[in-house]
Amino acid sequence: MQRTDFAGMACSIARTLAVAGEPWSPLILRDVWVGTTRFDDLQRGLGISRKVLSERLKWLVEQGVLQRRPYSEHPPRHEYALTQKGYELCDVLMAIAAWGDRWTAGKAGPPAILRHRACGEVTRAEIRCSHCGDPLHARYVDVEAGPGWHPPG
Amino acid sequence: MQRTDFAGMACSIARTLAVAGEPWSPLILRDVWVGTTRFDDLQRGLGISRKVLSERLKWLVEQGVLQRRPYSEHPPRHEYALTQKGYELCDVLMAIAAWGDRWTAGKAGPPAILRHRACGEVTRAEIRCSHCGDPLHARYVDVEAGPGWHPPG
DNA sequence: AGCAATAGTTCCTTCAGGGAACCCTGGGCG
DNA sequence: CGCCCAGGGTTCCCTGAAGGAACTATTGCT
Repeated sequence: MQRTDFAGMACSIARTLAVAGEPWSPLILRDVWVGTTRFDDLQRGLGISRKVLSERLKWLVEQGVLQRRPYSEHPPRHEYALTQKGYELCDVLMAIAAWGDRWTAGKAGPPAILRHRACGEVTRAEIRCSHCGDPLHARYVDVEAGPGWHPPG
Repeated sequence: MQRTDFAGMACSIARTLAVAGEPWSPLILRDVWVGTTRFDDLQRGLGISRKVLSERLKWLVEQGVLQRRPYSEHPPRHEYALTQKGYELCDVLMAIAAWGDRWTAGKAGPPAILRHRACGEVTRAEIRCSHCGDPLHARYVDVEAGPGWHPPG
């Protein structure tokens, strides 16, 4: 949780950040997505403090982005898995990674590449207009008040 | 800047967060995008502390996401504007907002709607495969090591 | 009994965010 | 000329979150 209440803002960006914008949360989701689902593996892989990892996992489960489920009864052991809500957040992570590949990878090239199982090809997340299907650029988009808009404060 | 060095990680998500993942940075970019370009307006609109706003703006300019430019010589006054790198980051913000609209807006509906100037219609950012053009879901994507991959540490 | 693995919790220190006050430059105006 | 105002920050202190290491608890293996 940030110091400031992002969740109450009339902005879907702020509200998304309230769910998964704290430091580490996106990287935790990334690791769970690619198959690191257990506490110790996450902690070692990320180099995050156990305390913060514990807090984040609890929060992400509360928010319905992850689910905690047993993979063994004796001894009781748990792992974390993405929900539908969480998978759709990972879609956004792919768009974030595409920006990072383009602007931060340098000449070494991207650290990871994505392969679309449906077409079998290496892919990159492209942001497109839901209406006409053309690439959607912020520069050519107008923002208008929506039904859920309310003044700040 | 976070406590941990996200910039050095072999992950384009972490590197993107190192540029614009600190608290407030995405909201600052959003405001600049929709036309709030001056220090005082940003500070009032966001309710952010002037100190943090000052730090973030400096950092975002250093990172080449924003540019600081004069809009008056006498008296000297400045405003902030998106660079190409910054506009492309706003493309990602549209994808983040789409997730927030879907999962956090509730029945009040989205606080803001986007209109694509090219087609004139209300739009939503969709994430699609750069190869086949179909919607791209994290669930159906495989992650492989890329040329810039290196082990952590 | 002793050791290891998993999944946390607790404690302490340090550093970044919040908030308010202050500073500096250059008009506008009486 | 002297005063006030707006814009764009910087400085200060306080609190709360991140880092890190140590500790706990349960079960299984040998």
